[in-house]
Amino acid sequence: MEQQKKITIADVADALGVSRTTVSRAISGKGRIGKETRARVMEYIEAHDYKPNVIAKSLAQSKTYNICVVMPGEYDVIDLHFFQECLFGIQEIAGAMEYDLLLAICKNNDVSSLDRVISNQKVDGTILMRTFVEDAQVEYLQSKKTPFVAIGSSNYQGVVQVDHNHRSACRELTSILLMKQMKKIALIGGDEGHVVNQSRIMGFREAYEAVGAQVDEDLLYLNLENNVMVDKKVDEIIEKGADCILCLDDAVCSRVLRKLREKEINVPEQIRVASFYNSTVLENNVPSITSLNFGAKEIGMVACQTLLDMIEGKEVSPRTLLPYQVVLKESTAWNG
Amino acid sequence: MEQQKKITIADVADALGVSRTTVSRAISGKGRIGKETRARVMEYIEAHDYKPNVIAKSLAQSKTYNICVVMPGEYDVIDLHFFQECLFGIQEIAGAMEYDLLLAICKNNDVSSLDRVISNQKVDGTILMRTFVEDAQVEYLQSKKTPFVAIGSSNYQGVVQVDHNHRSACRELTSILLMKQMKKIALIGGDEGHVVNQSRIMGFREAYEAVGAQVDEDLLYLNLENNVMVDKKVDEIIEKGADCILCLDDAVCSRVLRKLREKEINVPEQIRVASFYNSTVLENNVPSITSLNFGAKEIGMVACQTLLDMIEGKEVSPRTLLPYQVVLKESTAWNG
DNA sequence: CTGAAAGCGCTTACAG
DNA sequence: CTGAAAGCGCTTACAG
Repeated sequence: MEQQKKITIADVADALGVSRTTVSRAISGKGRIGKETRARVMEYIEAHDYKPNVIAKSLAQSKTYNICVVMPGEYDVIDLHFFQECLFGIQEIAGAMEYDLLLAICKNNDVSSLDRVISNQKVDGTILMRTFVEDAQVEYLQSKKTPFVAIGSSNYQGVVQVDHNHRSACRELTSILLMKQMKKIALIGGDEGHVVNQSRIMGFREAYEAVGAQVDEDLLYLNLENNVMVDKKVDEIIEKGADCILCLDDAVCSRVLRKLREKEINVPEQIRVASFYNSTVLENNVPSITSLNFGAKEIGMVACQTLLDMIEGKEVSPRTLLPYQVVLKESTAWNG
Repeated sequence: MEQQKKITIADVADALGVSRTTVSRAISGKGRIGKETRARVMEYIEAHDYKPNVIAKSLAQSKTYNICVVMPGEYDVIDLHFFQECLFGIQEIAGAMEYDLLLAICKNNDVSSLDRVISNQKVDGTILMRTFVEDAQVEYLQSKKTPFVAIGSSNYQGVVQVDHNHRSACRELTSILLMKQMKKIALIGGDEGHVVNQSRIMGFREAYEAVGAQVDEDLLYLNLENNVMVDKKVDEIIEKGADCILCLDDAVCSRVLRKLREKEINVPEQIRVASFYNSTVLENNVPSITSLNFGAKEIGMVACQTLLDMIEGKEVSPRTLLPYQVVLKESTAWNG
């Protein structure tokens, strides 16, 4: 496999009888340059398909035109589709600005993959696709003083973040359920260590406060680590006679629905179900599931734009909250 | 955000009173160098946390230490989990060899994102995570004479490829169904344009040939473009009295199961169901679904290793086929 | 075994 | 408006 010999800035300068400086300026648009000269250069470049060597440019400018995207490295990631769409959003904006995406994978707060990328100075900035309460990635990036933005909320000082307004969304969904006269709502879900789960739980509690009601702490099933736990808790929830199961996320929701089907308990006739998220996991479910709607691609786009602004030294808002929709479907139809 | 001033090779050379050449050699291990000198350099480097600037190294060596991974860009990608695991496999091998991953997204054979990366010479090679019968990516990469390997099979000449043995796997699964005395097996699925689907269909047909039976062409439902089509075809399949539905992939299978549930047709009592793939999509299904088992992470690792070998000029085998397992579950339990 | 020097392909003060 | 020259931080023949 022989690569075709690439033409360099010197080649085009020679061919046109101008200096490399001039060619460089014609391309970058920086510095004074004659209209006509510029036109000649551009024409030649076009005709001969000259592309500046980005590596050389990087070295000269100490800029890579790469950004690092940190993906979760667990296999059982709750909503892969979210990360995918989000990645597409990031890529769309990055691509438009001639930036490329370098991937780092962060599993259980292990930053070694991220460290390689950053220490090797391969990127101009980083996007974290997920945050933790105790966040090794954030701590690492802050110690390196390299620009980054987090998708999702972070409790750390000075982290530029863009998130969906999970708290409001969950508050609103919960309020609606309460308004629909559900009396015993069980909340079920996984790791409270995820900041997003904290926000969701907060919204859930606020909805109760707003109507002056008490959350039944006995119906809170959090930090469930696996499907077996979920199954067991569903049994308990049914025994306690809850009239609605609210799921912190769709992985849990999917399992809950499976368990209910196994127990031959009908939704929504015998119990209502809703989820604080809407992934494709539940897409084909019968009945359709009441949930929230967030734009994953949109959040990626906003995060990327924010990072690029930071890289270019612009002011950015420290926290951006994106809107949501509450989508009521069959699973919470109340006929009580 | 001020980056910490990075220490360069010149700094360590000065500090140690040696030349930059020597330092470079100590690090790379290339060229003769005194043991003791080398030790001194390494010690200093360690102590002062010196990391060579990869960009400069790239420029000097015309090598980037990046590889490009091309992901599918459709939102309704059949098995996201496959691509994720596969990506993890690639990353694991790449990381171990100090390579990073640059992402390109290829939607409907649009190679513009890939073109940016390649034209800008940002990578040393490329991994295609998916192939097509008419493959713009392959054509593009071949025209650029840049090393690449395809995950999945390709009909193009000279494409280095690593794939699971879908054909054998599907042949075997089909054989077993035939042995289990299923007489009317319907095959349902999407785009025949995917090479993988062609292999699957081929395996399916071979199983029939092996027992001297005829494929019932009336029971082949291919190129279904959306869920509505799938639903309609399931109706037809039932009317025709098929005793088993074999799905080309899990997206289709998931929809088929949904439709059967809606029609209140029990699996496996009234009809058997199996899939030519096993994604997490079907994980929670009741009954559990007979399907094939492929190692997604493994294929990523092998593909990456193959590419790295190519980059380093080693001979690689033009086609690697990875093994599979047939996993029989409840959905094909035969009690006829 | 070690070093001075040229080179990778750009950018960017500085001078004109 | 344009160019000569230095510089980005490495590597690598070549010479010693």
